[in-house]
Amino acid sequence: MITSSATPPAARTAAPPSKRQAGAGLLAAELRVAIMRSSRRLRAEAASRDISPGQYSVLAAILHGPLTVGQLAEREMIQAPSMTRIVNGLESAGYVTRGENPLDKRQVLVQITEDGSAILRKARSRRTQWLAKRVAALSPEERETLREAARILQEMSAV
Amino acid sequence: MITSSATPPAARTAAPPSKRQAGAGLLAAELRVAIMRSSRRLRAEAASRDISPGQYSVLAAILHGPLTVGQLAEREMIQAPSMTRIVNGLESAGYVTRGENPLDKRQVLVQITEDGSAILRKARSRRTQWLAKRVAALSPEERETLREAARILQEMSAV
DNA sequence: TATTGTTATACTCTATAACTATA
DNA sequence: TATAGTTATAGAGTATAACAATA
Repeated sequence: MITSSATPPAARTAAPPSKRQAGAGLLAAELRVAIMRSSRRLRAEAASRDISPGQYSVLAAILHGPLTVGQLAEREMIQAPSMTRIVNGLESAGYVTRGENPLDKRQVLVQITEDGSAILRKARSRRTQWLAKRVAALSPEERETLREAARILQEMSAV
Repeated sequence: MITSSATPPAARTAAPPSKRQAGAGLLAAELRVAIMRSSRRLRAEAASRDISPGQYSVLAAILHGPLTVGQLAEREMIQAPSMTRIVNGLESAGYVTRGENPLDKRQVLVQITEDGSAILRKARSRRTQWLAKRVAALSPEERETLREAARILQEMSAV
């Protein structure tokens, strides 16, 4: 891996915009690979037979209160028909119920059930398990680095 | 997947060495959210009309030398027929060529073309662009944290 | 007339099973 | 017989378009 920050980017063009910019570009490339690879691994390790990734996201979203189909679709960045499909699956499994909004009868409020909460907790602990094992094997300094990195990444993704 | 974005601030300061295991579990949960959210954002921002994610991976894999269909399938963790499909798409677009292995005529060596290299470079810079902009806006300390975190994540995913 | 959600239909990417051509 | 790759077919998960109910 090319991680040595001491090495000047001589291989690049003779007049880079600035040393800071070039370093940021290199870091971005490394970081992208690290994030995409980790996410792929996490997704694979977390694979659950209980619920699909899409169903998981929906349950997590409505854990602290019901949302409409439209709100869920927007949140998951998918179209309404796709969300209807996901909700159908969750409803027939007994993990959510459809309710009416008395103030606007066009809307459908998707609410989590007790079974839904239980399956979410189960899936969540499974998803974290693989990572927790590896995190526990790190040094305290490495853990602190990851803790800080998690915060930075959250802020970057939120923008 | 949208857990409470309001991470309890108390949890960060109240992580004494005595609760090392519990801290690792909490960190794992935070880290998972950060990684999955970042990867989703990266995927969305990098979306290219030129080539699909699967095609991108294949081009990147054979950039420094041809590989067989079987090797590519194993590398991408998909079945051979799926890889045949991806290679078909790349071949008809002129981004790869199929070659024979003289030592074993059953095998098909997938080799990248000049056009394939060009489209890969283009897609790669696009994929990094969004992240590079945000990385450039960070402080030098934050960048160093991410650099170190990228290294740790790579090692964790490699195991 | 506009909006919310559903149904109908199609596309993409994946898988398994059966086939071919080599080994 | 076994292996590498392809073809045939099916199953998720997504999308757009058309529709019903409500605002």
